[in-house]
Amino acid sequence: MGLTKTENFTEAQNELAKMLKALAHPARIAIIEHLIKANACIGNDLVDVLGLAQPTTSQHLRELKEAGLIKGTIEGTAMNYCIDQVKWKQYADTLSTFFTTVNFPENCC
Amino acid sequence: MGLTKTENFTEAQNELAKMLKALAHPARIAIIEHLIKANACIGNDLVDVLGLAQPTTSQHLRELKEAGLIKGTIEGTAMNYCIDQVKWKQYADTLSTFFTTVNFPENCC
DNA sequence: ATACTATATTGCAATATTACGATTAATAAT
DNA sequence: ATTATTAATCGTAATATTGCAATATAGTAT
Repeated sequence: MGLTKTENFTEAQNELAKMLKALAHPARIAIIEHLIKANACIGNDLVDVLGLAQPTTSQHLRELKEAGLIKGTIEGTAMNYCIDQVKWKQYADTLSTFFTTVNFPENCC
Repeated sequence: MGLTKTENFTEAQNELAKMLKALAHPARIAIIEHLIKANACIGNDLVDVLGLAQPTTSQHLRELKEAGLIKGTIEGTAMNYCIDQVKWKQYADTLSTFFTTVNFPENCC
């Protein structure tokens, strides 16, 4: 089917899955890492950095934008993308919480 | 194409993307959360918890197992799944590093 | 107005993912 | 031995994702 049964799960579970999915591609990781290094970045640099075609790059940027992780401001004819600090911290918090609220039992396999 | 160009990216980027992908589905989040709450778990509980068919549940469990996040021991005719503590901490570390090594510039959009 | 540059969108092909019914394998119970 | 019970695997249908060529859009410069 290829279609996730979101109605079976809680809002929080769907939300977290969506967050992880937004980053679950090496190109999108590479974009984020490049933005971190560069402080800011016009989109066309990325085409070279990623080694993907321009439309593909644009598509990955859109997914990150839709996830709220990055935001872009128009700079003449170029685009100025950078990480959305607020959303980024929100991601960090949510994931940190998810990974640290585990109580490992002694008597387990 | 549907085929990721992994050769364009670093080992670390591909690895991180794969980690995130393993958890990027609400059913797999739900499985992990249930394992955390229950301490341990036989697989058939999960079919009810998730509301998905038994083969679908089994498939998600396999993906988590392949990612190394959970491990299962045979318990008679049932399966005893639990979180792999070592791998879990490794995930937590890697993600924490990724999210905290960001230096936000002042002069950005 | 025309040409140039940078990014977005569209359309499409190939592969991946999600889900389930049917079947299989392996142990447990009668 | 036969019959449950539990979980894995196979096969398949439907949808999603990835990637690119072609095109569109929008601003810049001449």
